[in-house]
Amino acid sequence: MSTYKIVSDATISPPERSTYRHGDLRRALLEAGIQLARAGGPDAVVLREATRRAGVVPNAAYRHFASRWELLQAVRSAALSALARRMEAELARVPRGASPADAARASLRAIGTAYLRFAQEETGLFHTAFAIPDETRGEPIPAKAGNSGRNPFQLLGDALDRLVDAGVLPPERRPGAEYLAWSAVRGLAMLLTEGPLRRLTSAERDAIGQRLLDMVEKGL
Amino acid sequence: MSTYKIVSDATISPPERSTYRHGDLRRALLEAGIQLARAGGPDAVVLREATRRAGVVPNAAYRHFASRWELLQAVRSAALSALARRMEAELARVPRGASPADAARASLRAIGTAYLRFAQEETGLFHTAFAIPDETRGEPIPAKAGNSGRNPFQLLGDALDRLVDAGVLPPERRPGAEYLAWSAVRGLAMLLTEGPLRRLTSAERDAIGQRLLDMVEKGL
DNA sequence: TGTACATCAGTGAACGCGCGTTCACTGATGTAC
DNA sequence: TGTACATCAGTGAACGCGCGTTCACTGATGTAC
Repeated sequence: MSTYKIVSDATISPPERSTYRHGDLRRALLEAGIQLARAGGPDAVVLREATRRAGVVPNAAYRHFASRWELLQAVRSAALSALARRMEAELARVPRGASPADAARASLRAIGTAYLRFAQEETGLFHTAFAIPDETRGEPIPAKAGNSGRNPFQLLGDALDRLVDAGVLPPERRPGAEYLAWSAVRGLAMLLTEGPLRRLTSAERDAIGQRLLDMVEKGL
Repeated sequence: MSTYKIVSDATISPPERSTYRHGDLRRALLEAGIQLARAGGPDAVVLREATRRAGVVPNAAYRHFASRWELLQAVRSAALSALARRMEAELARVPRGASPADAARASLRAIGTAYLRFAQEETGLFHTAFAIPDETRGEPIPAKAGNSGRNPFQLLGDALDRLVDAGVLPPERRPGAEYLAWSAVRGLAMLLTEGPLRRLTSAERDAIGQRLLDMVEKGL
């Protein structure tokens, strides 16, 4: 059930290794897991395949992860980090000279834009980050942060706070606003990646993304 | 990976049957498939389990469905129908005496409310309806309609058309508006069913749902 | 500087699981004469 | 009204698959003396 792009396996790093010890198997497994998630989403993060790519026997993984689930959580964490970093990069492009109100609005847009781009450019990682993999089995994992130390959801909250500080968003509308904004962008990401908007050109995608962000800005 | 409610299997209809012929196996398989989807989402629609519940040998299913995929599509179709019917029921409650503008607004709200309720009350069916199951293998299936003969997406379109007719929504904003509204409601449904809003009380859920619909109405 | 030994990363083999699907079949039905 | 036969729904047995995980092991490393 891989809904994502099929990637040729021909270029997969061969399991060449001369030493008995691998050296950095945990990292290798994690990286393999990330590649799998990138290409096929959470279901594609398969323990045995990760060990194959690391050039190691299947059960070797258990020296570094207690179960498949733990590997998946590590991958998920990495995906969230990657998204946070994209958001930070987009935030860094907000022009300095603007008024507080404009700057705040631009920040919110930057968050939304980064989110939508990430969903489209890294669809597999995106779905891995936000598909909840059987939560009953473990505590909620602290969402991994970007360079600023803030996770994607916190970055959104920060942007909304700036809107309030700049007088653009009435304070009484602030509580819970992240969920409204998040919903809009999350839903569009679904439509764009696995829904009816899948076949749009990238210009059309950008256009509808900006319209959606307009709606959020006006409607919040 | 069933993220949904676990349902006791004790009450499952036993495979009692005296005749060699089943009589209505196709229907029985479909119904079993719907129950499976209801309880566990699309991944839970497992051919062998459906035949078990129908009291029949696994390969008997192939007299009625060419593959698991076809059964899944049939289930998906039924799920879309169920949603359409909920929307129609909610639309029927829109007060008659209101002005065209108010009636149009209420129609859009009815659509959104029905969608969000369906997502929460029939989470498994909801996810089955909107998870695209490997589209590469078949043509898009015409989304099954409700009693009015219109599918959920068309019902949303109708509501938006009424907004335009009533002068509430400027005509130039009409094209593509269904995707914006759909996104918002789709995203919130994700947050409510498998995201951070999962643990909210039903009053809180309703409240945030209505806020989201406010945002859409204002922002469109 | 050299040796004994504990540590523990990776191996080898195997497990049980449940799945979708194929094959050649058997048995009840309903239609043609 | 009775019988022959075609149809085809459901059976029985088996397939290959890949998965996560467990067990007892072996071999390289690095530390203590």
